[in-house]
Amino acid sequence: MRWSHAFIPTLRDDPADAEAASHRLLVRGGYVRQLMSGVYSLLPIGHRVRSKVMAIIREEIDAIGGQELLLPALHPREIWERTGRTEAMADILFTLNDLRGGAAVLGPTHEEIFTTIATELTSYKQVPQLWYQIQTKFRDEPRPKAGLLRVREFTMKDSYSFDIDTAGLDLQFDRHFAAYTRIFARLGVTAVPVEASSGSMGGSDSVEFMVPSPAGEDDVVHCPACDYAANVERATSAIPAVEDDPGPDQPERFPTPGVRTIADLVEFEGGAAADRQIKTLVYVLDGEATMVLLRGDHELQEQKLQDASGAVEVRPAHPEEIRELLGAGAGSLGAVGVSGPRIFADLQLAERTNMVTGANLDDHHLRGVDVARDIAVTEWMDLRTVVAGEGCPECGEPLEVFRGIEAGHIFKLGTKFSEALGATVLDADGESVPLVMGSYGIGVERNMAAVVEMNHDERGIVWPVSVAPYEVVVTVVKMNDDDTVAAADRIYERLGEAGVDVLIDDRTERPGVKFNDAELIGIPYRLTVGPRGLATGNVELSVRRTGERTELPIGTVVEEVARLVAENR
RNA sequence: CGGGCUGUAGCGCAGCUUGGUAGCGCGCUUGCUUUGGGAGCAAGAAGUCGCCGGUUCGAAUCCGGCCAGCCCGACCA
Repeated sequence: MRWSHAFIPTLRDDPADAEAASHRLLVRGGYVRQLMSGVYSLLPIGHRVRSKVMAIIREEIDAIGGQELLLPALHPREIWERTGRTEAMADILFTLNDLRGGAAVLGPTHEEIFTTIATELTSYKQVPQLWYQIQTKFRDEPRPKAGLLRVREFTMKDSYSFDIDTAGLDLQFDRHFAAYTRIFARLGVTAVPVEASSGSMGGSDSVEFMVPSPAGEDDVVHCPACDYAANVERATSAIPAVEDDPGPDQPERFPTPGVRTIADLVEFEGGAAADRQIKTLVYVLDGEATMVLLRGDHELQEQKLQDASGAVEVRPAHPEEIRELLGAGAGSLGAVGVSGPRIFADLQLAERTNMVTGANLDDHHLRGVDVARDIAVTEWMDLRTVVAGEGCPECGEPLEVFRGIEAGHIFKLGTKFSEALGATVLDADGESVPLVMGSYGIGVERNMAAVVEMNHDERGIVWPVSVAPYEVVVTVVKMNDDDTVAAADRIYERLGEAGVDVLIDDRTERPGVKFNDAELIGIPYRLTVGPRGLATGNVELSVRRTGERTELPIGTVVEEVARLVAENR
């Protein structure tokens, strides 16, 4: 490609509303332009990178036996109603009506549709199957952000496995784990596999691949000493037990005027340390008011509450709902003697005695509470949010927490979808059994952004050779010098013939502009061709990542660079 | 959905308080000079001032409504 005829609209100034490095650099480098909130156009070099990312993913999924197909983005709403996910995904589902009065949705994922295809499987002899597509997804995210990292229309590689039993599923899951590991390595990103919540997918088990980045949206708990890593939505930790006094025979009510928070009660004369308080929250789970109890110094992890309760809709209760339920305002709530609503308690409250909690009377608390004796706990659950420094649940060493981008997510689905949609086969005994499914997703544009997040410097993007829009740029220093232009043209032509993706910067710009643009858009190798080098029969090779420069003889430069590119693809 | 902020030329911004010719930098066009790290001089082109309504002799500016975008939170395969 000749830069003089290419559409690569680089910007000198950073776009005003881009915060994340990948957002800023992809816009400034002429890779993408925003059309509306969460919707981006990919310009020519952006499209080239996307194509290379997709090619890598395709190779790796093909290598584990995937068969590529292509399903529609437009779905009948009825299929989604059959699995209950018009409700479960209501907040992100684009819905529309067609002119015949039919109801449709734009697919946010494709379990329903792949499973519908899988109803044509009839015998255990036909499985295992592994099907995938690379296709557009639509999710009406409430808050798109950070350029390509969270958008409303995007490309996803989604694969689905169908097996006769869980042993088959486990095998397909492990193969995907390995394929994803290879994909991220080839993309030039570090992706940490972590235990994750399955969220609205349901299913038994899931692993997220998290790319460490401040632009990420998830907190990942990991242990530097062993391999333990988990999304904070699911992470557990080992923390020391609190030693309690037995306390009095029954709770004692005492006035606490003005005390509204855990911290207030710590300060209050006659109050208690935070780890000796019971924090009482009220949530509405699928319409049912539920009390949620934690140790005073612990934070609720809402995803754990949702997962443990199986609720679809989880929200904090409104102040008026709380008062109607318990007769007091937040700040004076407690579960002692409460018998109406369900009471979910965090495991860290088990066996605790002599605790302090609200009295369900404004400005009053109870002390001397024995959890087992005084509170009718409906169910014990792990509900607390792990924080850095707590002990690893596997080895006890202090845990660390980092921000990460969810670059891929693989699920063991089980039979949720096959049962709902009737995807069954006859087994060897002639029994009809639902197929055991897995689903495996990786976002194409999000991974483009993740690559940039992990591969940039103050000058711009530093693409790995594997996904660079062009592998080499030939920079013509002096366009009005015939010998320079001719030499650069020959190198450009011969690199192309050698199979290298090469761009020649033949614009009539000053050298500084060309160098800066080449570094901004992040081409891995630059060959600088100018009169100064040609005088000694050389051209200069610059390596974008290291800044290293070497003079190469013009006679061997093409084969040398072609070899360098091939080695690093 | 709650809070904060912003819409003025392709990009980045000023002007709005106090109503009266729509500006600056970069980029773009033409010419000359320049050319190994974002050149200089000169002459130009380009804007429904987000949209609708109101006040006024007159609105980018004041008032009302709406729309869009960004950030924080909530939310989120």
